[in-house]
Amino acid sequence: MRSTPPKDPETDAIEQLERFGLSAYAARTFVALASLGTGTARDVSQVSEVPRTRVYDAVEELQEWGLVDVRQSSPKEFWVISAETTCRRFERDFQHRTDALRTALSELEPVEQRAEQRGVWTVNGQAAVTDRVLEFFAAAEEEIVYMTIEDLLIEDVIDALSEAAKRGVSIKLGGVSSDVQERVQEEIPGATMFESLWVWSDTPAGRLMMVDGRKTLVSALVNGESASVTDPRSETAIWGEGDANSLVVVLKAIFTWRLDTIDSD
Amino acid sequence: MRSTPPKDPETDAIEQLERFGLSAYAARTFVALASLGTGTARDVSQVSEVPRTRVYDAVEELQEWGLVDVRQSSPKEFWVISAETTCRRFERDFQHRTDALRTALSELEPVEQRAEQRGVWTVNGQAAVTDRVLEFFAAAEEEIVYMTIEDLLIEDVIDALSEAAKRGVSIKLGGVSSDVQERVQEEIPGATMFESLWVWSDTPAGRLMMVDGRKTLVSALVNGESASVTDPRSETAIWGEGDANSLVVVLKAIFTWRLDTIDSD
DNA sequence: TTCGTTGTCACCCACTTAGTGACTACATGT
DNA sequence: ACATGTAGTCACTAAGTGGGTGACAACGAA
Repeated sequence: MRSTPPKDPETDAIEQLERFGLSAYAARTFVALASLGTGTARDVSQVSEVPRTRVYDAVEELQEWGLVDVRQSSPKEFWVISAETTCRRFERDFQHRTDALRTALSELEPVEQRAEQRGVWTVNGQAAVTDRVLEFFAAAEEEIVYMTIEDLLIEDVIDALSEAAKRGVSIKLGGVSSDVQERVQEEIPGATMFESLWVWSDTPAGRLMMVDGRKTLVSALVNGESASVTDPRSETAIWGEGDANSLVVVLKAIFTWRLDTIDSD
Repeated sequence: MRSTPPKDPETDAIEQLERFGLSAYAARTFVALASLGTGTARDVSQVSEVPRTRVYDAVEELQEWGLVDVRQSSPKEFWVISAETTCRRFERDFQHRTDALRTALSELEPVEQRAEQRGVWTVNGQAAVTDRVLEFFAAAEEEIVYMTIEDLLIEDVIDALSEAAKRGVSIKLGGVSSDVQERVQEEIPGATMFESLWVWSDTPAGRLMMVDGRKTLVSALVNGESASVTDPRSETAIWGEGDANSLVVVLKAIFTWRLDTIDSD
């Protein structure tokens, strides 16, 4: 999904550690120690580009995370826990945090049910759009119509469709090339395929989705010129819900008409 | 382990979200929207104590996380994804990150094997100490001697001991009260128990550990006066590795002598 | 004693972010 | 059309954080 630029392992590890909340110095120090196994402030400083005088701060930070132990001698020596232990520690830590978040959110959720929506909501970024699509698929009860270019028919989407199909939701898929069609037919036997009713075949097209005839989503790839499909941020979608919703009305009309036409072909 | 003060759900949720990298405003905005389901900047501002004029920034931030969609109207309206979806999203995100970290760390690990350690390393904080203990247990090959007060003989430790026992490691446990002894006997049938050779029974004692006769750890609870066991930060340990290690030599002597004495009782 | 090393501090600068207010565009009712 | 309150944008301040650098005293080995 998100294309991780394959840099050297050090930079990569440092980046990840920073995202976990470590300071840049702490992250660099950790990686240096991870390669050294054990070392003094000067060792770390030379390997990691961290100013020697700040290694001590960094180590202190790492100590608070329980990732590094210190040997009280002169010069001080620093010791890191193993890579595997580090990862497990982060995993455990994070599990706690998500659990806490889940609890807290569910405890405050005494909300009035969402009312009928009249407007149109917008989503930016391919990841977010896919997320929304998956969420809607998961809530589908009767029918899913989904049309897209192949690049956006990724694993997750197929899985979600397959899940829905198992629940007895009727699936109608459009716009996929014949080779992908075969694969889809295997995974989702009940799916109906229809030819790209892509009137706008050349436009920087994204997706067209309708669920249960009352929830619709349209996306487009902006910057049609440059690296469009490459950049995951370039997709923008709008969606709407409810029988009276304007976007729903329009898309339902289009879909119904086209699908009827195709049916009678 | 870490005692989470049970505040109201909102504060709790906000705190967690901030730890995930959201700004305070974004976190508060999200929680407000989570209770409202949908709302305008003013709605959010009133519920969340976020200045109205900054709700827009906050929403933008949330949009980049894919947590909120915007309805382009006047007034703008904001929509949040469900609590469950939010949590799953964080979990997925985090899984990717730990995977990336694990890959990066393992790729750079061409390290010279840790040399024999001569010094003594120190660890602070109960969580970190337990972590170290578990790591050493996991690496044990022949024998584990572990002595502690009951409060520090928690689930994780017992599990790790049990794991080791299954690998054929001989377990010797000391200092546990009789009621806990029963439970341990059930979980780790092969374990040998010995009476608290706690010569220093009244001292703010922590743990005493020896693995394979060549890796030892001692911990103590500082601030013996005040809330000692309550505060997880109050434990400090030192450990050492290697046959020539001074701490190892001393502890090995003590343990061997005491255990021999007990054996011959 | 001397000199290089080690550890601690203090400082600066850039950047982020919480918090506030000015100002324009807009929508509504009269 | 006008007036008034609301909505959205932008600019600004203040505080805190974190990267980066240097001063300096304590230490250790020749």
